[in-house]
Amino acid sequence: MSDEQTVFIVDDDAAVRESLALLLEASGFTIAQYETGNAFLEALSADSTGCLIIDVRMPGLSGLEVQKRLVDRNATLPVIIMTGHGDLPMAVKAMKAGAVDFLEKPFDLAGLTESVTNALNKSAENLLEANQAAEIGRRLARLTERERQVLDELVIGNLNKVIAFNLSISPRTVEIHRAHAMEKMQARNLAHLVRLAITAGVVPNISAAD
Amino acid sequence: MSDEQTVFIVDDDAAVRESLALLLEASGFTIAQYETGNAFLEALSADSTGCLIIDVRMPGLSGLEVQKRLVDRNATLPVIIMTGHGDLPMAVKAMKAGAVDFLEKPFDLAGLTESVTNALNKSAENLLEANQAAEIGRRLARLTERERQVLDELVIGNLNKVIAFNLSISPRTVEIHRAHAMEKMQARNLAHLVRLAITAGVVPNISAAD
DNA sequence: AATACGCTACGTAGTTACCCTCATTTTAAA
DNA sequence: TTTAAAATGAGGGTAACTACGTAGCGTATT
Repeated sequence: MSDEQTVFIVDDDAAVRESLALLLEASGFTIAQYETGNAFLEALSADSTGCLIIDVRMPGLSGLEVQKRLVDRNATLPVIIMTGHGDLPMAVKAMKAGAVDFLEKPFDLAGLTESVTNALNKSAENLLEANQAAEIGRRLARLTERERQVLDELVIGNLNKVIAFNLSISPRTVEIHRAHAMEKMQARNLAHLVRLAITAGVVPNISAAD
Repeated sequence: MSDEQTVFIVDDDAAVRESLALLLEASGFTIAQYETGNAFLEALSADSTGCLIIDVRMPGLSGLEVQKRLVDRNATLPVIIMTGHGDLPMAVKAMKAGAVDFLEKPFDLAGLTESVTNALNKSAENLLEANQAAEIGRRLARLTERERQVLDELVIGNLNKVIAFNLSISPRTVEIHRAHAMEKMQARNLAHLVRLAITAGVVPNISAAD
């Protein structure tokens, strides 16, 4: 996992790619260019970080379709959509689908670098959160069935003996699973465990409910 | 706090307002019309629910400005922006500012009712969450200084004696504040308390950190 | 001025809950 | 058959909850 962020440029028009690349490289960004959405998607690895600048209208996959593929793939790469002529419905669609910004050709340098900088910042944030969630997910995955059941009951706040009753096992056994779960989750205490569980989405956190 | 959702329509053009209102009323929506952003903002009460359909270009406050006022006011009303002629930069700006949708005049009925329905659903969700958060906030507000300090330490997972040391009071006193905090927060147990605290934003929930 | 109330603070004592060590049995997978 | 997970028990120590009392301090009410 490198810290290096790349600006991925996808456009079927080589002239557009080149001029974009030149502008951005001059501003110190690292660039990768692709002619088609497919070429980009194939080249993209799971640990790529940065942002994507992509044309909406292209032969093959459209920008919107590529964006959709990224979402399906669980990639958190921020997407900047390019469009030649103000195409409002498409812009709205792209924004709803999570595009972080929109560029109208021809673009001005100031707006471009600002957009890219914002996107890269967002990418860095995403990466942090994703890493956190992934790490907690890995720990969760190491729990056995029973340990996981006990964890679920713990974050609800059930006592050992209640958990024992619910799972039809002895309180002693619950203690053991509990200790194992705490160890595997690397939770320092119950409060910490609950926070980890919420971050991992194990429980819906909203709960004033009586 | 009524369950009734209202579609607020703001446009300086009476003809547009009327036709929109007719269309939407025919579909069973409750409508309120305003000629200017200011008139709408003044009429809007804190417990109004529904959505706002507003023109971008108007004398006085623009749609974007009204949107901004809503955000400043902490109103969670979903905003649908209307525009006469595909104005891309404005659309992007509005979406970034949190508009849920975009309508191009002239609008077709199908798209319109769908947009409004989505916006109203979102409004209902927002309301639920806002109510939850507000309720927890009210409980938090009833805590005394000390109780709040103890709560902060509790959600970190500190033991009573550690809390006692940190606050330079006796463990016995911590116990008392702890009990009061639990009672005022209506927390059934420590796990519940931690979840309430996270929902209220007392602690950053992300925390695999060692 | 007197009284009441709430917040803070502390102690003792009994009870429950939790955690750990030592030790054993069953079961299912490798 | 070896190994890992699961299950359980006895016993002891620590932490937490509850109940009952004491006490100073500031504010509001009478």
